[in-house]
Amino acid sequence: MGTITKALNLLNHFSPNHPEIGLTEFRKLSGQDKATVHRHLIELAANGFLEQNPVTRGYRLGPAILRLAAVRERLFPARTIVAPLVEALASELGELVHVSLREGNHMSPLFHHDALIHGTRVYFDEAELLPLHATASGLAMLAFGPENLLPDLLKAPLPAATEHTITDHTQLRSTVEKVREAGIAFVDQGFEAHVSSFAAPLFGDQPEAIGTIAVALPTVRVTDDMRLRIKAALPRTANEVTEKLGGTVPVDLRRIWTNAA
Amino acid sequence: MGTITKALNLLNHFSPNHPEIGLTEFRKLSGQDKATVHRHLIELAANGFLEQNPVTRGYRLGPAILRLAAVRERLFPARTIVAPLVEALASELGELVHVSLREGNHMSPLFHHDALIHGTRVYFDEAELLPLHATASGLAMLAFGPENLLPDLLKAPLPAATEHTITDHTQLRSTVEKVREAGIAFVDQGFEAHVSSFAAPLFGDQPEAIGTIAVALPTVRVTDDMRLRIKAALPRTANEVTEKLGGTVPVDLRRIWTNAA
DNA sequence: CGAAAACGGTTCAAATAATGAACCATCGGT
DNA sequence: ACCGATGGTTCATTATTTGAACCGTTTTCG
Repeated sequence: MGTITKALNLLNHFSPNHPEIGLTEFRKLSGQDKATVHRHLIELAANGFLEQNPVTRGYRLGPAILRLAAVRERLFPARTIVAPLVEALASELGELVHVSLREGNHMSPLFHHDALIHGTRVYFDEAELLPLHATASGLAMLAFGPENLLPDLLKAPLPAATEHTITDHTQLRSTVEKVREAGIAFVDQGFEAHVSSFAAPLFGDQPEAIGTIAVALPTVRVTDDMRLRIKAALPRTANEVTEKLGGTVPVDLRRIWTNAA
Repeated sequence: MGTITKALNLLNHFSPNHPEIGLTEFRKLSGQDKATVHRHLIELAANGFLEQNPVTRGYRLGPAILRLAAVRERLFPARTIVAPLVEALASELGELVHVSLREGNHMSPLFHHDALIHGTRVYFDEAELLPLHATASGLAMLAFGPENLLPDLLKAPLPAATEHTITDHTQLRSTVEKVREAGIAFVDQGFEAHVSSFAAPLFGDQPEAIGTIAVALPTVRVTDDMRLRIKAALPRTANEVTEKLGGTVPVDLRRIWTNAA
């Protein structure tokens, strides 16, 4: 692992619940030496990726990130485009919907919305990277994303997030194959206990998926009726999002989606 | 300059006009060896800070930035809070208004809005870092920001952006002193020819400025009347922004602002 | 109240990772 | 088929990163 990766990984420890992190805590979280962590923090701060709270001496995300995000969003206004469609689907289904983009061997949340009509709700952390093999989003990406994604992922052992997580290589391969045939991914408590999720791929101008749209809901609410509603709504919305992003759904997948409907 | 800084600086070459950059161009822009640049690009991409266009092989900003920006914005929703106030001031004055945060020895644009009511308009690039000594925003930060900011800046020679840029150390010191007394900064064509700007500081819970709000307009439109309108409106809005951000304007500056009004 | 643990930060020899000149591959234009 | 330009790779050399030990403050707790 290079120095750059080590430094950037420090940034991944931030989350909405944990917006400020001190030196010692960083040392624990990253497992690196204190001096190393400190120099990395200093350098990240010097570039505006972090800033230090002068009172607590803790570090938090800095303004450079917002500046770059504005550039990225202007180039490719995914968040802006996706937001209303996600909100509409969340309201229609009454459940949490999120859109995520692939970031290496993980899915990176871009936007999410929870209809909040039920007493129990799914916890979703926009800062947390989702593993490919344990989530519906991930399976959809493995099935319709870059060809070498699955082989690359299988080079390392698959960590189990829950006791339902698929960790067997052969089983993962066949599950991904099923997702390819179905045009939609389903995972039952693979990432968090009592949570199930469904996902469909999103495309840019290339015929390989760049992201996914997913519904996550408590397993107890996955009724036959809900299953049907999701299977109808998710491909429809995925197609809509793809088109609004200026992308194209590959013809064979489009055929699967229309036949299923 | 450490490896991390070199890598992060690559990201600063992106702008709305220049959203995708190839290897050779990066080499020219950064002045580093091709192999070095390439390894840095690969590592940034592996962490989701960049992604590669598979067709052109060019690099563009990646999804990790959006993910982190969402965390930062949730922690400190500056953009969201600031936007309506900037828009209101821009409409009131009929000119371009921007809010910027300090990022090391530069100001980093957070949000800007142009009223667009005039035929000529100021060009403003949200991705471009503003030098402290050449812009009104920068002077306001030097005057009301961290104490050691001005001494630190004076350790290096001051580059001239235009022929009006202050490059003399003594002159900069006295100019900053005047800004402290006036409570507001004014720069005439210090950064771009034919553009003048006014700026006032913004505060968090500490009594040192964290950002600035500024008006930038063609020098020809800086009439006595406009000057008065800006001098009244800018401190008022700066105070409002600071309060909405949960910060406090130091009492001595508040006195200057109210006396001037 | 005082000792001690915890935390942020720094130092410098040792070790590892970054560097860059040269090289290779591929593409588009002529 | 050639040439130039671009993206990408290699490997010995070099320079930067590394981390155990150390220091000064602040906070905790008996």
